[in-house]
Amino acid sequence: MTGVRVRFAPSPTGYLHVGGARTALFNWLFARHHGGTFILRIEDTDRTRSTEEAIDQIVASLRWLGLDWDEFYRQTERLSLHQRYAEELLRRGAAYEADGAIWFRMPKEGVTVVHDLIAGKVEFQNREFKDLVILRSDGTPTYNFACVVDDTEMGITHVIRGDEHLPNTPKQLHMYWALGLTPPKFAHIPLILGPDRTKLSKRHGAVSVLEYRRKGILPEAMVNFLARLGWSHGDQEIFSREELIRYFDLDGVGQSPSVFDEQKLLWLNREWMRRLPVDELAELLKEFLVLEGVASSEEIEALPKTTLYRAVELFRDRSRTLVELAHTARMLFPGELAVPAEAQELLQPELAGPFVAIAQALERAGDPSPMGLETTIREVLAQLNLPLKAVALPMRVVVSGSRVGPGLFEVLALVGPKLAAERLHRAAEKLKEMKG
RNA sequence: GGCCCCGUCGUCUAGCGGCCAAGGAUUUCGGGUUCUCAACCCGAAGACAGGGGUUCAAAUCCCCUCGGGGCCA
Repeated sequence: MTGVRVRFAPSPTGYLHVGGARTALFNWLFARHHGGTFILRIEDTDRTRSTEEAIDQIVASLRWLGLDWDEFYRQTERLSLHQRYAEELLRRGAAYEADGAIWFRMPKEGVTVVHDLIAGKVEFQNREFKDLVILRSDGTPTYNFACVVDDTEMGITHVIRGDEHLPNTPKQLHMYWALGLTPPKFAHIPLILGPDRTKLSKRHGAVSVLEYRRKGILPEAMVNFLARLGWSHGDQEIFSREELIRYFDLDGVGQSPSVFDEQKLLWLNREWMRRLPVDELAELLKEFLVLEGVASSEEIEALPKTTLYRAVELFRDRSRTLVELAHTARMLFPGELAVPAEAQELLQPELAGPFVAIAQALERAGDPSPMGLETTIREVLAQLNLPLKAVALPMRVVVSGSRVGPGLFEVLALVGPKLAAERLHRAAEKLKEMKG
């Protein structure tokens, strides 16, 4: 255990967005890497805009990402502290009362130097500063002051936060000095931008962490992606949580802002879908089957575990999100499958006969394995004097509802000969109607 | 408007004075791949914002310009 103590300090005025999530992640990784303490501090002094729902959302988001905290605080529970520090500043002559508020005296000449762990040495001209309110007339502290008091009280050693707070830093430094305190070290991380290179916000589309969970992104992928946004470790792209903890440090953090690229997130997500243990992915798939309205809980329970696992193995390479995975799994459940428009042309009337023949063979099939079904079907095709190619794609469309997917016999085995035969019969009937 | 930050392929980035006629990843486009797709393999395209310095040598250091962003008004 080293002395490192860091905190993530969101205001509960809305959902946790990806920028905040990355700040939280960097703090968490820094703490875990150095064997330090990660603190979650809810900055809820703005009572009109803070809500309990927002706190729940933030907590749920951090839990989903697997960022656990060692200590938890709410700023509103600490108001007396802020008042005590304000009085101390008053007594030291560093603050004064005016208009019912308490003001902090900022220097008006010279320069203030911030030694930032990421930005380097940053100088501010003191003549730019004005005195600032630290305690409003209603007794509530303002942001910069509350921050200094809480960070002091919590023994924060490193303040890792977004770049937008860099201009606040000289103000906070002067408060530390006026209080006779040694300030923590500061590390300002560059912002995450939208595709238009402005600060990422709601108008860029999905920005809430929980929205990505809903879209079928895995937490492993989100953490990996967020970590690589502004931080790097040589040429490595895929990082497990353990690797991130091992390798993460502030010297790997860049100085320039980065654009949130959903394409890369999706790529990483598929990479993680391939890496996750099958049973874990299967559990998640069940959840999304229900969420997406693909199947009911009863239907899912009725499915043999081996089928579900096999489906996960076969489909996960072909899906970028859990949502896609769930929709692909549609074929496993009873019921009709819509034929996609781009596959309509494949279904020609003359296929009706072969479909019936194959369906009948499937009903009698003794060996339901992919290889067994292949033997069965090749026999039928030989009798009909048809090459596999003539029926493969149309069959796939009828049985799976898509012209793309795993090998035909894998699909048949997965769907099962009985359900596959049903679908073929129904398709054959429709084709006969077309003919007539 | 003032102050501050940033500027390598479309995007994420490696690079921290010579190993760079700039590497990886993603994206896009070709090719290979017993029915398709995916995966995989091979290949193509694609960047040091511009200009001055410093140096034997600069993507790397300094200055200016331009561009982008953030904060405060």
